[in-house]
Parts: sequence; C-alpha cells; structure tokens
Amino acid sequence: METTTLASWNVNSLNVRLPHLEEWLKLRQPDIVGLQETKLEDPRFPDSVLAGLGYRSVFCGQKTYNGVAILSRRPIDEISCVMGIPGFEDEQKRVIAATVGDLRIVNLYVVNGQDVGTEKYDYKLRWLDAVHDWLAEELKSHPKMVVMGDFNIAPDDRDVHDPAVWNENHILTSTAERAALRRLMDLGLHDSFRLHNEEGGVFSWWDYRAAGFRRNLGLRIDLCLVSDALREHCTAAEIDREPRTWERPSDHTPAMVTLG
DNA sequence: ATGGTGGCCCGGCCA
Repeated sequence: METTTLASWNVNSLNVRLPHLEEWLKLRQPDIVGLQETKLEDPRFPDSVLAGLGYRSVFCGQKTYNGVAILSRRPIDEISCVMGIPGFEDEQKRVIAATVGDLRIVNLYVVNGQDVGTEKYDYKLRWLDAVHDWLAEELKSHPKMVVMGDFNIAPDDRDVHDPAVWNENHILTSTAERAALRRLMDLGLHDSFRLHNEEGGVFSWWDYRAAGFRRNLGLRIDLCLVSDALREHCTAAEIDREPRTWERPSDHTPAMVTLG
C-alpha cells in the first residue's frame, strides 16, 4: 500500500493558527490532515491559501465554536463527504468524513463535557453513542477507515500526568467516558499510538493555565484510530510536540500516523 | 486546583 501520513490537530481557531498550520504543513508534509476547532464559518475557510500549499479542503464550521475540516494532497471524493452524524440532530459542527482513494477518513471533535454529571456531560455520552452506531454502519461499506480527532478522553492512566487528579470521577477520564471510547474501539478500531509506543507521559494537550506545557502537565486526548483492515499497514505513530513550542500556539499538538 | 490562560465577540461563554 502507498505510504500515507495522516495527522489530527485541534488548532483552537484556524484564524489565529493559519500561519502555524502553513509552517507545519511545509515542515511535515502530511498527506491527510483532520483539523478541529477551526471556529470559522465556511465562507471564511482559507481553502485557497491551503490550495497554494497543495491541499484540497473540505470543511464544516460555525462561528466561535467547534468546526472541523479535512485537508488532503490527494483528491477528495466530495460526493462521499458526510457532515455531522447522520440521523443525529446537532447544531454543533463536530463531524466530517471523506473518502481519499480507498481510505475512509472520519474526523471528530468530541464534546468536552465540562464536568461529570452536567448537561454537557450527558450530551457527550449521547453524542458518543450516536458516533458508535454510525461508525458501525460506516465500517461495513468502508473497512479501511481512520477515525481521528480530539477525543476529549484520555484512554488510560499512561495518558495523564497525574492519575490521582485525572481519575474515574474526573472529566476526560471518567469511567463512562472511557467505556464509551472502549466501545468505539471494540468496533475494530485501534489506537495507532499504542500499536507503536508503550510508554506513558506522552501528551497531545497541555492546559494554557499553570504553565502546563513547560511542566509537561498534559493529557493524550488526540487520537488516530485505524480499523482492523489497516492495522497491519500502520507502520508508525507519534505526537509532534514541536508546534506547541512555537509562539502563540494551540493548546493541542498534532497526533500523526503513517500507513504503508 | 473554588485557581490559572486563551479565543471568541464584547462580559461571559467555552475550553
């Protein structure tokens, strides 16, 4: 199979982070990129700028909050694009899917959930249920699938800086959230990072507050899941910390996977 | 971490 590099990056406003994205695309030259938290309405999406760097774009955004996009150096089958979870009424722009060659790319900005027990937490769990049922269907017609995104769930204790704080009752690590992620993965979706790395303390997000990055007080919540059919083709996975070191960074850094 | 910073549109929401 042709070598393909994919990345997921929550840019926390593409308006602010476009220079970072341009710089990083030139540096790493990924084939396919999923962006989250673009925070841009569609008419303002910088597709011509990205085209200048060789990337086609499909996007689904809104003002102020949320917003997702897929960029690709190869043709995107626009007919096959899906915006939102089919059958799940949702004002929030958190889901986009597209086909590139024989790869199905699903890009998710999973609900944060605020705090365990809140209305937003319930919405997160309902939303993840709907994603589960949709992906179960989607996998039947698209076995070669990459499900990437900001999952807003740290898979296990290796993925948090302090498991005493980030425990079974805490948002992003609670029992129900981890069970929902497990249920998604039980569809035959594998955390590419864990196919190649066993160590803890490798993070993709650090809070802007309390100098989180400098002290490496982070979480690994940005994931690239590969389907059963791609598992043996997954040759590498890493988190690229570099853009987090740049001036005025996103609080997230890209999670990458290589298929070959 | 009842705190802290950052992005949005304009003091409060969301992360």
